[in-house]
Amino acid sequence: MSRRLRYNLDALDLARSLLGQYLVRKQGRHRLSGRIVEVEAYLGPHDLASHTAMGRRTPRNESMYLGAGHAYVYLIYGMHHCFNITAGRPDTGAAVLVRAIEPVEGVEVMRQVRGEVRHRDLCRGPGRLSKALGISRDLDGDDLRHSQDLWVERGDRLPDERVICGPRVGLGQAGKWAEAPLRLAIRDCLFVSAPGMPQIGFNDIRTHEFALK
DNA sequence: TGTCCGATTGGT
DNA sequence: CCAATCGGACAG
Repeated sequence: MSRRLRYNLDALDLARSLLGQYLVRKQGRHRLSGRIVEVEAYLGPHDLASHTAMGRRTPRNESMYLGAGHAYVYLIYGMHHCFNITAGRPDTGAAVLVRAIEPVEGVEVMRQVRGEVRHRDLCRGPGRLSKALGISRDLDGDDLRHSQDLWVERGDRLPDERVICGPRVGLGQAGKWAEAPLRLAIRDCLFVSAPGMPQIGFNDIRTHEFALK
């Protein structure tokens, strides 16, 4: 079995290092997996776009406080699941939303669950990838470092030139937290979810970083 | 208990 | 562009 990932990083660094790694789901006999191509960092209580904004702590987001390497899965719009990986130390309230993967293993199973869609759309978007991999609330809080159901395996680390950044999706337009370039994706990747990804390099957002503390 | 809404998606 | 669909957050 491949080496597993180091999770104990702040959300932005974890987001960066997750790109190019492989999300693996074991479902009975089937092994489903995909290369992570798009993520979003949610930094913690000071990040007003985070579910943990202002230190909010509720039954839904409880697992965001578990500390690095846990699953945070929640239901959105009453019908889709979003899958996050927690970051940082326990009680940090930080996580990385996995927004898209490039299907690798178990594509037939994914197709069966997702219906007749283009290959590139199979896992393109947080709700779609959750459905394709059979991720729902019952995985919420699972420890990905030891789980037999869901984990991340190491792929090659992407060079910075392959990483682009932009504002996170679906947060409206008001405020610096909606604008902050905390969405990371692989440049020119067909499996990235929404269009409108600006061509801002990862190194360039380091200048923004001071404003996010 | 009542009201409002969303880190989305798929079909007009 | 808009409806689907419902658990959870929050006000009262």
